[in-house]
Amino acid sequence: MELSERKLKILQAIISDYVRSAEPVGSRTLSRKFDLGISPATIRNEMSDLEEMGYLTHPHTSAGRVPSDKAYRLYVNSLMPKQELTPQEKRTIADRLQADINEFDRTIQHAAQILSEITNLTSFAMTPTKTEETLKFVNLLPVDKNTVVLMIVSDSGEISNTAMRIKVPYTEENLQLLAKSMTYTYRGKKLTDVLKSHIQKNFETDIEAMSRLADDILPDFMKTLEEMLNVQLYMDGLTNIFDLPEYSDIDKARKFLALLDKKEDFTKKIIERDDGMIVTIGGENADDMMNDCSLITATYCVDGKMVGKIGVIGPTRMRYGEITSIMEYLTENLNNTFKLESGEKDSE
Amino acid sequence: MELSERKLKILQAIISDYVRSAEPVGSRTLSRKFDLGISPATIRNEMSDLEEMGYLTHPHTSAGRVPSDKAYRLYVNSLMPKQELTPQEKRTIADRLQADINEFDRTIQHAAQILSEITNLTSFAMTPTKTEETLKFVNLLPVDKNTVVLMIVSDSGEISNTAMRIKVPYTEENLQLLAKSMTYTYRGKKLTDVLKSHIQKNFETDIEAMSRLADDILPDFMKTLEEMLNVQLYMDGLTNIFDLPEYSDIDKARKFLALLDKKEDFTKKIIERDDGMIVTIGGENADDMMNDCSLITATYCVDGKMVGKIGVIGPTRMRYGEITSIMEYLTENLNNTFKLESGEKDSE
DNA sequence: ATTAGCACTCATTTATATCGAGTGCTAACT
DNA sequence: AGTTAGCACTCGATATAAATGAGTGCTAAT
Repeated sequence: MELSERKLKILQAIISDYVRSAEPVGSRTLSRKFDLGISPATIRNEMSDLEEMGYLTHPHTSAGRVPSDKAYRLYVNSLMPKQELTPQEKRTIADRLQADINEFDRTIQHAAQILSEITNLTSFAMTPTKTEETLKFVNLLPVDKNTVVLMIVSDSGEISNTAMRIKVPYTEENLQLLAKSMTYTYRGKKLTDVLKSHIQKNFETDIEAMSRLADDILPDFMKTLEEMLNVQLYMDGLTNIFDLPEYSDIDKARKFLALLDKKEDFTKKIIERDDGMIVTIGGENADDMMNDCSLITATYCVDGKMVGKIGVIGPTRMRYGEITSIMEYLTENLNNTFKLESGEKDSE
Repeated sequence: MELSERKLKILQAIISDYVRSAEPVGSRTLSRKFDLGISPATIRNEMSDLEEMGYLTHPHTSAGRVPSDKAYRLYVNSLMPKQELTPQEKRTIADRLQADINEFDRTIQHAAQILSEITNLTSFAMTPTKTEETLKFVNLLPVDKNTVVLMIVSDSGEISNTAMRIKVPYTEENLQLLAKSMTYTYRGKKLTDVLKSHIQKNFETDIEAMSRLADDILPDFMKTLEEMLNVQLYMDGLTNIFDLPEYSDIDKARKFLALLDKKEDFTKKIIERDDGMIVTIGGENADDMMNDCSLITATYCVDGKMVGKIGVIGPTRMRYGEITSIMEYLTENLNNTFKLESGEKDSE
């Protein structure tokens, strides 16, 4: 069977109404609310066809129709109108992101906040994955007799450090030498590779004292690297779902929140997703737990490189057009913010 | 009216039963389950007295009795038995805290995790408040032509840093001089005071170039300080409340989660609480939102100084004895962990 | 091809009856 | 005096039944 123009129109109307009301929509209501120029009976026939084609489902015999995942997919792929943001939304985004220039994590966190506020859904934002980053230099700074600060800087300017207890006595000179030596060995290597190589001090160690110092420092070095590679996932609007009728069943709400409660697992799932604006609808999600959720993620860039993800999660019934538009605008803004930050800071 | 021995016994029995079952407890049930040696009728009389005295309430005429806040208060103050942890619990705590020595935030986060797992309640843990910390030194490290790393170290070894864009050209020498100068000015001062003093460069600036450098750096310096002073609040077991009958009403659950969703506000409330093990029950909480919650917080120490808080929040009906014991043990362990960390790391 | 008409379905709502755990009171018993 | 058995009464919870109404599918007329 073909998807006639009229069928498409009806389907779009159903989706539009259902997304708004969360109630199965019947032929009568449809003909009343939308000016389709055909009678409920005709609509019923078309609906019946659409159901057969898999675009609609029927909660039970005497209920209206509900769009299926397939319908939403069609909608997202071809029916969905591109929605312009309201000036107010634009302002909100721009203003609030501007506020915390130079505080990376904070900015990301706020992005999630904004997103959940505008969409009324649950949102999340991930700090950049640093798998592509390379080591720029290592520094070791004396603090006191048995404390040293280890500092690792990556090519993107990401810094991480730890204060370490040092067991062996050290001289400032040795420290500097060791730092230089480590920098020399690892400079330009990917952080992940350095970490993976599980190094047993494969940098020059001609001096005995330095060798012992290196032994002392290595575990902390690895740990610091590891920490540096960690991504943070910020969530916001967790309680927004309580406003959605699909989660008025407490058990549904619990399951939803449980899904997000296991942050590590969730983070992993987000990381694995492709770059760019990705929409996965209901059953399209591999995870069973998400089979009646839709997940939209987008990628933002720092200095032009694709790195972090931001997204929303909610019921399959969501305002795809609006949300993707918002996310597009938001990521654009993030990209700019993160370009500005390292670029023309003088404009301030 | 006096609280006779018998009344106490009955009250304790009621609390014990109610805490377990969440069902109003009646005289009949009580006499069956507890060997009080008196008939239901007598119990009824005593209950009636206890109600008059404010220790019990009555959801409705034909329901059993429920302990009031006052009853729990009495229980916590004098009736509550000290509960020994199971060896398994002890092992869990010790093991899981041991795992991440040297990763402060991680440890705190895990402490919250453990706490929620053992208590089946919602838990939280706050990183140390650094209001008492003093500045130890400031360092400025050249990265490239227009990037400099600013690093602030506090007396406790806490480090914070930012990579900054520098507008004016600088020499390594100037940087070092400036860092020394800043260190000299602020060393030993409390971080908060340095931040509050809202300094307009009140350290020596005889050299013109350095002065401009300082202007460039100060905003970031303040921001970094601010960031350093921030406390993090980690939460865990948010969804645990769904297992509690008091939150089977979706609206209650929503309110509870909304309370915790406003993290900043909640953090503020926690910070304000006194040190040590503090239990506030229902109406004792100033915040209306918490009027049917109990909140237990405890303080942990780093190097012997009271600094961070950890706690649980749940319905007033909670196993106070068990939970406070767990928290005592947990904070003890934290204290040790954080002493070890900077002390006898050689034992590894 | 479209539509009006009609019987049928079924979740939801409203009304009603029943149940049972619990109380409070009184009178009898130690 | 304090304790207990007995009993009427209360009231939320549960179960059952009837009424409602939005919606469907089918048929026959347009």
